[in-house]
Amino acid sequence: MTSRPFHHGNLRAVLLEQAEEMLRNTGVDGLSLRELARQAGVSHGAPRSHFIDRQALLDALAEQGFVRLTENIRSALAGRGSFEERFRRVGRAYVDFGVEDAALMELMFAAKLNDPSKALQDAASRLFETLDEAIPADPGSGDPSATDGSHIDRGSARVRFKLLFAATMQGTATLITSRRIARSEGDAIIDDAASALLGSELGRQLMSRPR
Amino acid sequence: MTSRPFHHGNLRAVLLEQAEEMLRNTGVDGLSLRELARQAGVSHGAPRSHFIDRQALLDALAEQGFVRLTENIRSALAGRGSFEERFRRVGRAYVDFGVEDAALMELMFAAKLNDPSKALQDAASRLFETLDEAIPADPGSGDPSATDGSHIDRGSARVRFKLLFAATMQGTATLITSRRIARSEGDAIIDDAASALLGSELGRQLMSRPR
DNA sequence: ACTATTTACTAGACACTGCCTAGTCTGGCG
DNA sequence: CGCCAGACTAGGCAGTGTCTAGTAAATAGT
Repeated sequence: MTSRPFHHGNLRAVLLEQAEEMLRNTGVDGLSLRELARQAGVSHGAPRSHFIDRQALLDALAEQGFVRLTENIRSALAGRGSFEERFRRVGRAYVDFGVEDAALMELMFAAKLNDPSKALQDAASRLFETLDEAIPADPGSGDPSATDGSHIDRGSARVRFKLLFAATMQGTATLITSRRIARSEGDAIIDDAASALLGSELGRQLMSRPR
Repeated sequence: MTSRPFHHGNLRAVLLEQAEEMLRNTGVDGLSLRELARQAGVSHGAPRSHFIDRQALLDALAEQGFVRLTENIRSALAGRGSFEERFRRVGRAYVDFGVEDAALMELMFAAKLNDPSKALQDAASRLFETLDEAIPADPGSGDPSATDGSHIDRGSARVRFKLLFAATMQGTATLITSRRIARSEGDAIIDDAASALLGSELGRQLMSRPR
């Protein structure tokens, strides 16, 4: 639906693409619907056909961001290597994304998501599911495929490890973005986190099993 | 300077106070200089005498935020207890602050700080110095009082530990604020981080010393 | 095939914002 | 007392997001 061009072409896609660039250049505050319309050569009211709100545009951008981050992490996960190596690769992918697209990352994790659209929520959930897949299934729970989400084992080592990982990477990206630390220090944090988390009881609990 | 009342009273302080409340209620986007002036009963141009910019107001708020966060951490640090207990207390203080004043936290760690005022920069630095004090001095370095900042040992276990800690807490606060996880899960992350970091080589390196 | 409806888009308006500028009042100082 | 720097007022400007009524075009209905 709303897929093929007719009047202008596919305005929605063009707007999103331009918006992402504008976001990178000028930040969230500098992102103006009217300026976007001007660049696309349409009237200032045109974007309203595709995004009811400015916030709707931002939500769509955030959704795209989650999709791209998930892809990045998935490809960081693809290669071979020990769990620790993959830990570091995924961590770097996460932090890299957050640093290179700082404004987008801010959008994705903004407090605005009081009632996010289902699409956005799904995109975010998919990111966290992907992180789950990166972590060995919890040997403590009888069921190894604990990704089905029907019965979320909140206290499982797997979930706890994932959350700790996500928090650390998220925070690292924030510290770099806010110029509190340099990118190289961020890498050091990732390395330290890898050895600390994998060496912890939580980490060993996950590693100590056959497959 | 600009301390005592004359015309209106101390507008600057009133504006800051109201702004902090407005920040809590409506977020950064909802913070309007004109509305602030209205509430204070002054003309819409009045704030300009105290804040050249909207950004200047935001910077001042961020500065205040750093001061308050530092105080909170300091008092969390004050009580007795093992290093691990204090780790958890400080972590909770950090995360609590970031969750309760999410918009302010966002301001403090926004990417906007391209050329922050000296006052803001100092306030931020003081926070990180306070975190330093919470961590035992690095036994590896000959000088135990490594807080002077003149020769920042970038690779010291102390600094690395601090950064890893800060990143984790910062990220935890973000995940909670963005409704990705619940507050209780945040506490679990803090606990897991405490045991993981203190049990790591980095942590044991810091703990293995007399005093 | 002709109409009807939905949709994309235009154009104008409104309220609001931050910022600038010129003027006014006031408290403190030489 | 006269003067002056600083706090404050009032008006205006450009820009914004959102709403509305109207237009044109693509799709759907019969």
